[in-house]
Amino acid sequence: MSNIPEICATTVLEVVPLVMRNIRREMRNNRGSDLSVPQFRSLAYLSNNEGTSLSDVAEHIGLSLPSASKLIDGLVNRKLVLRKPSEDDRRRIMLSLTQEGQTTLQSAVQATETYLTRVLAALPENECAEVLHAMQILRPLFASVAP
Amino acid sequence: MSNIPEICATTVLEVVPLVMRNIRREMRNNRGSDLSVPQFRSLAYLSNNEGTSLSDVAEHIGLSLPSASKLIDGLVNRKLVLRKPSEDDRRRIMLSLTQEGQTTLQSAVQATETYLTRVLAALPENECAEVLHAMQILRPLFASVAP
DNA sequence: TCTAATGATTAGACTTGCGAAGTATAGCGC
DNA sequence: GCGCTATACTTCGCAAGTCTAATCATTAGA
Repeated sequence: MSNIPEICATTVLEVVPLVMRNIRREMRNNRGSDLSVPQFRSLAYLSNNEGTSLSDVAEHIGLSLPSASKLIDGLVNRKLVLRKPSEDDRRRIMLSLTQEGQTTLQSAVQATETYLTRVLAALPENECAEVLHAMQILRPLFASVAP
Repeated sequence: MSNIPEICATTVLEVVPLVMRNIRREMRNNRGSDLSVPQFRSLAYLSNNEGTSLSDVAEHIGLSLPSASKLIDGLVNRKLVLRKPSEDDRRRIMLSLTQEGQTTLQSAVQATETYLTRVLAALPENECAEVLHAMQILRPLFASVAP
């Protein structure tokens, strides 16, 4: 097992909220696609999983069922997402993006790309790659940790 | 400037909230030092900047003055932080950790170290180092971006 | 001294999360 | 077929955390 330096905890607890905060602001300030981070994640997930159920979304983005329901409420009210009762099991609802949902998602992705590109541009190429690689490493690591 | 791959935005927007969420839960579940992330950050900052002012803390952890005031309220009520009006300018307050604040911070740092060590233990040593290095890279990058 | 600026707090609203309880549908044992 | 349990989702009420606007106390400057 690796020897984690003492500085680790405080660094992580400083950097992660910092990045989170900047991302949040960036998504909020985005004209035409003002989204919260969970809203963005819902749209992104739905775009790859057309017709999935609410509980599926909730589990994927790590929210309780009530929270996810309210979250989707907001997106439906903004006409970004369509709720449709499933035909073979009418307890289920099938969620999908509207046309406007698609374009809003596109716009948000684009804006975030632009933002990250701008920020990461300050790095030499190898460090930039290292950061992105670290993200790839972290994803399964933290996704799999038990609640 | 580096060429940021298209996958970047969605990855970052998935990984960062994920890590954030896990950290938050870890700090909350910590018996004896149940702290929110901003609470932790305040304590950590105060431990290195004894006697600093409220506005200083607010700026450092990226909160509005009222939010920071309420945050410190909570810590004062729990007797982790001491509020003392400055003598040369009585509008200012000087903030400092109590003895209990010190030990609570210590305990929280320790618990987070343990948690991160446990999670990162799944990685080969070089990847672990890479992740930690990426954190170091990101800190100044996101700290300096204008609000 | 009066006024403007500064540091902090209070008040009120909003968002976003949760748990508990409620509703509607499905499935199963008899 | 009837009734019980399980499942999918919604509603309700609460708590935490954030902001803006208004306020208070103190200081600095004209």
